[in-house]
Amino acid sequence: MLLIDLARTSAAVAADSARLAKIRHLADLLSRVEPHEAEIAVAYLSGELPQRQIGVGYASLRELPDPRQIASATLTEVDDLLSRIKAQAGPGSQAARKELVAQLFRSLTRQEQSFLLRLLGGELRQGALNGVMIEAVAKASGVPAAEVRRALTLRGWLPAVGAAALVGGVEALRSFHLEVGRPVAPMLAQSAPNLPAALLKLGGPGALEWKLDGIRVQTHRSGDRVRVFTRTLDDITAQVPELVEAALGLHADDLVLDGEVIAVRPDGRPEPFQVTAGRVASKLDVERLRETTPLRVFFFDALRVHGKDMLDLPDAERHAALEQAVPSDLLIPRLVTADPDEAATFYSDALRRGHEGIVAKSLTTPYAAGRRGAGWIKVKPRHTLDLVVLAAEWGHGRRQGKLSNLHLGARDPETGGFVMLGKTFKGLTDDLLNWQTEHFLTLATGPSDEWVVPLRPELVVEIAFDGVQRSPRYPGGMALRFARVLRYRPDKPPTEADTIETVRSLLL
DNA sequence: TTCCGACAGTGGGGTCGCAAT
DNA sequence: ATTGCGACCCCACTATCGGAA
Repeated sequence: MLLIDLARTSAAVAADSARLAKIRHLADLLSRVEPHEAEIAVAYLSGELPQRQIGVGYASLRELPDPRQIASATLTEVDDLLSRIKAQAGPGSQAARKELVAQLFRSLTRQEQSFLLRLLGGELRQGALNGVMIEAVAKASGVPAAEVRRALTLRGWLPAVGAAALVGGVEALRSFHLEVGRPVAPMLAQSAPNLPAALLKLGGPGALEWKLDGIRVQTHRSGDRVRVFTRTLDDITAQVPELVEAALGLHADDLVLDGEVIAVRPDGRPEPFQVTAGRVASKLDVERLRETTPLRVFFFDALRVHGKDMLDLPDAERHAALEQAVPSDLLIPRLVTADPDEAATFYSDALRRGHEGIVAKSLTTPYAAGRRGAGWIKVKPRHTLDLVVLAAEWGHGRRQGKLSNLHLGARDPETGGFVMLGKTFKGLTDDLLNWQTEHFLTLATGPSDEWVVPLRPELVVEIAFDGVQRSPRYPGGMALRFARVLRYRPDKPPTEADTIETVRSLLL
């Protein structure tokens, strides 16, 4: 099959807003693909590469060679070149990758170049990724979508699952099982604004667990072999020896557990997320790091214990098996209660000990791998500040032509100026985007055709955020975590905006 | 007919490792 | 030594479609 066929399909998918039409376009192409190119086609049209990453991003695609006129590149040819690009390493590798990228793009027409540029840049922008592709694979292969979904949660990689369905049908999908050593898509949580709302959403008796601000870890053990995977199914076994040892210390030797690792201080309190993330990301001299920045693991779910798969069992049964297999000092604190007061006490205790919040869990839901199911509801405290908009950036994609990303500043009473604390583009409705684009242009103090438009610091905006963290990037040495817009405060003059001291008092 | 779950899109801050400067 | 880049960790929120109620 030719790359141009995929590029045309992608354009058709982007042109139709209806999901069912997108599915039709994708299924139509998939039903024509040769078996040996099925995985490539599923990957490209869902925004993935069979190689996963190849070390090429938008920055290395800034200048491209002229396109050719006649399309002739096959999927196999493109895939081979991407593999060669990925294989480059060591001194001279950047130049070698650049030359191979140029060679690849020289062989493509304008439409193919545009498609591959978006694919490699990680922004396909055709309104279809995994979710739509699952349906398209089902349609093209004549297999129920539920079978595709089930196989995907167990395999975690749609190109492989899609190719299996297209080539081998439902029998091929049935051969996917929970396999120790191969990660499963982790279950995700929905969120609620506060504890009563979370309990209401749960609808019945539930369990509360601490929510730790660390790294999600799916731990597999078969005999004396242990593998640890992150939320995106990357293998971090080598970076977390404490966890490997903890898993080997358990008496069950055929298991898959879900949990969180955090770096802890000598007094047992959690380190800030930045410290945990740095520790887990670091691959050099792990033995030294574990002395200076030790990790602790807290398990909260069991997908398999003593060789028995538990994904489909209710939470309460999985947790009972977890308690059997894991000593209490490796378990996340948990309270089963229907009493709102007890729940509130548990929540405030978790916060007092420095944790991020709690997760409320239904006792009856199965482990919904890969889904953001209503069985888990997270609750975190929310802070707000009134800040001043210092500048705005032009948006991309569906926000093209709109001033989107806000630069936020707190008042500095010493100088009478403002100190930037970060940016946000979240929480804006389309109406608000339109209004702010128009209004900001009247406040601009610089050219409005630059990417960043500086503004007179006159508009106050109420911002919600999760916390203040240390920042090497901003002048105040602090930045807001997960900042989002709540509302504009045209009634409030910038002289009454919150001060940098107020922000500093929130930095732990 | 209305409601709501799932999905895609738009990006945020931080850290590490690696190659190039 | 410093810088640029890619990859990955954490993530919130809105708009939209289409099946469920």
